[in-house]
Amino acid sequence: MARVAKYHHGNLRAALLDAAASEIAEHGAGAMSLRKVAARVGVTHPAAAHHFGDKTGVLTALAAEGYRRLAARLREARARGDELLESGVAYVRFAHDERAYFEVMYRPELLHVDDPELVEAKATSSRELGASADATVPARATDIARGAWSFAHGFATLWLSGNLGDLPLAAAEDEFRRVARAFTSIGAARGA
Amino acid sequence: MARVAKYHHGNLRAALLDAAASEIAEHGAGAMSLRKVAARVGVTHPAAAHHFGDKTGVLTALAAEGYRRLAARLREARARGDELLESGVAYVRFAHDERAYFEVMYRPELLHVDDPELVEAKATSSRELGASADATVPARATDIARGAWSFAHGFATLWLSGNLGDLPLAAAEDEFRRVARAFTSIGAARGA
DNA sequence: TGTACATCAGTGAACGCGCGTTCACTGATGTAC
DNA sequence: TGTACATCAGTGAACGCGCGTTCACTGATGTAC
Repeated sequence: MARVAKYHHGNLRAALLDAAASEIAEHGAGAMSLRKVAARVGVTHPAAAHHFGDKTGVLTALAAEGYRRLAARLREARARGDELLESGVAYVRFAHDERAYFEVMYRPELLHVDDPELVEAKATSSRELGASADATVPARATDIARGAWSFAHGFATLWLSGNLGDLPLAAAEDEFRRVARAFTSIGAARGA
Repeated sequence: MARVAKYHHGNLRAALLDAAASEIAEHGAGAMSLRKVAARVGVTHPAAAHHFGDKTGVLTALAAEGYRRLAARLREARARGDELLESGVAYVRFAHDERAYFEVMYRPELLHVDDPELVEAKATSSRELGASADATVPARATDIARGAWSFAHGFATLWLSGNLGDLPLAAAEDEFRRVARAFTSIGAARGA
């Protein structure tokens, strides 16, 4: 175990992504710069450009990783045998826990939107959500998947931007379950 | 009608807000600068700072105006006698038509969140949405209002960020109605 | 109708700063022989 | 086990740029008398 600084970092790419995520979580996506991210890792800033091509490349890699992590969470929820409602909760929890990733995933103006890694990661998480909807309401799975996505995405965004009041995670989850149950029962309540 | 450039603009504040909205609609909130906005109006950039205090002040005024315009649309939909579903459509249409306002309203890190004008405008639009929910399902109006807001907000955000495919406005509205009907009937479909 | 004056909207120049990108380079690594 | 060499990760210095803010100022307006 060398105590001296190594010229070759060994795992710089991953370390830079972690640093970028921390920077964004703390100060927002607008405040992220190659220089700050590189400084966090203890490396010169052109090293970051070397690994990702340019600044947009860093954010694109971050978004792709975000879609992969989201897909994993949805997959786990489904493997657990959870209902669609719990996939929504998993979505909200993801937005909270991995806030920096979440913030970047839906901001195409910050990304190389045609990046193949990004496109594939996006498709994967879409597929996971579709599968969850299919398990709940097979007949209209496509519409239900879009509905669930819209609902969970909107709730997460409004919550994290402070528009639902200052709820801690556990309270937000309860709120989500209650509001979701009420909202998905409008049709029944009105006899439609 | 004077053809010469006037020293006093007469309506500079409103003109600057319009210019800022155009700039954001065309290039995103991150690309907006006092200098570009002032140049659009044909004025020096400290003039903008003079009117709004600082750059954040411009964005805050924009967000407040956004909440007011949204409230007006929801009010109109309710006055028309529309159901809650159509308030959702109005929300999606607002996000599309007034994209720059919409983009800035849910980004607290860009705003003076304690600005009284902003806080009041926000409360007003919240009240309008509550009233629409109350007209549809009085018993659980609070939960329904949050649900409808989450749903419409998520749908609008996903649509505008390209995550629902490349739908023009009319198609997006149809899609919204169909998905909303399916999603709000899950409870009924499963006999819950 | 005319003059003095207070107000304040907008100017113009200057400031210092952090940024992404470029480029010639150097140090470390691993492979061929 | 040793040497030569290709590869490429990361350095360091320099670049030009657009930015928000500051500040002393000037020009236009409207009101008091």
